[in-house]
Amino acid sequence: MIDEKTAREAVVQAADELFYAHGVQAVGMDAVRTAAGVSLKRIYSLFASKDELIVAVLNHRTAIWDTGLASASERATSARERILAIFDFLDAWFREPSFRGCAFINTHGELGSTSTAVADTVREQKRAFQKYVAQLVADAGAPPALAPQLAILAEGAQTTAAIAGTPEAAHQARAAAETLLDVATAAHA
Amino acid sequence: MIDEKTAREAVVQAADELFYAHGVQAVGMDAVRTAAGVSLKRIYSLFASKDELIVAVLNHRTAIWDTGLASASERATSARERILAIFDFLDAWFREPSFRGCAFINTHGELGSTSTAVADTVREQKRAFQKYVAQLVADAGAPPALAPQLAILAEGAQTTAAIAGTPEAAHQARAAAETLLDVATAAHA
DNA sequence: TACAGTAGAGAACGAACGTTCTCCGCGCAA
DNA sequence: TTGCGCGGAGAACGTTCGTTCTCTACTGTA
Repeated sequence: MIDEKTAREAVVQAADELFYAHGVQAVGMDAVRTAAGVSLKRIYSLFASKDELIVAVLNHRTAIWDTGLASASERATSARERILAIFDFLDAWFREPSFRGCAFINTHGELGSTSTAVADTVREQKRAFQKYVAQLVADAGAPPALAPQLAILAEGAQTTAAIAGTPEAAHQARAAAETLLDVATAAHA
Repeated sequence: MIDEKTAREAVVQAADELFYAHGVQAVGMDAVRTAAGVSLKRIYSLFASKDELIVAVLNHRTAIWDTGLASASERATSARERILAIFDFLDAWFREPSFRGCAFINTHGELGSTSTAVADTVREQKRAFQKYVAQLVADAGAPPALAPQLAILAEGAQTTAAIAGTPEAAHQARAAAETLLDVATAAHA
């Protein structure tokens, strides 16, 4: 038998792909079982319920998002570049054929009013992103009020790209971010 | 018996409130029946399926959105003011206790990958909003590239406010919109 | 009054879901 | 080898849902 950690990862990975592609409620536990190659009994020994699996999947997504963001800003040499790297990261993501919007936004829309655990996890992820942006804004020497504006641009780009099915929202948001950065740093200098 | 138009409106109205509050899939047709006071038989004579009802509800939301936007910009005397009125409209909306995000975004996240009818309706609504903004931007004498930036701000404010559960995203987005407008009209002048 | 047509209330049906249970086979201690 | 415990496969269970069907009551007409 495969060890607990490996089984857990296989289940979360399979559930993540299925939930993201089809929506959480559209995917049954049987489909997760088949895709993960882990028996239902085992799944329910690892997660008490589907709700718990959903939260585990969201946490997994958070880790992927964080590492993606970190690696996207690796080449950046300034805080300003690291901020704009967020939108380049979004652009690359939007171009992936599997892109279907932000999993957190989608899951919140689907279950946010039914499961407080889901709502809390999503809110925490967005809060962490806002904090990340706020730190970059501070590093760039811009006033703190700029941070939520940039975060809103990133959020809006994600939903716009998801619904339109096209990636151009990324560079549109990037251009807006550049303008806001220019004004904020010029005024603050 | 009440006439067809009244029955239709009662069903759509009741379904709209329930779908928006709890999510589409979480609401059964029985609940719609009870809330609307229209028998299941009648509902299914008005709408061939739940999917068709969902689309009717989305179209109903579109009408509400359009009139809300129109009345919000009534007092505005310039294109710039009409643009900013969008964000004042969002602010008022976010403060309503029943606010739970944009119904189109929520429904798209829930059913966009399962129902092409839903995906198409949502895409069309967003396209119409982009067109509305584009017209205002043209009226303001700003370059066309500003329009999608403003639309992205509006979208981002809606998801941010929905997830955070607080209304401040509206004025943050409004401030960003003002900055972008200032820059765009100054450069274009 | 008798009758035809229609609509409402909700029971019924078949499918699908989350979750649990049963059965079977395998690995290991003595 | 014999027994035992554990895990895999998936059947089974109870519920819920979308949709249809049945039964009853009522309306309007002669």
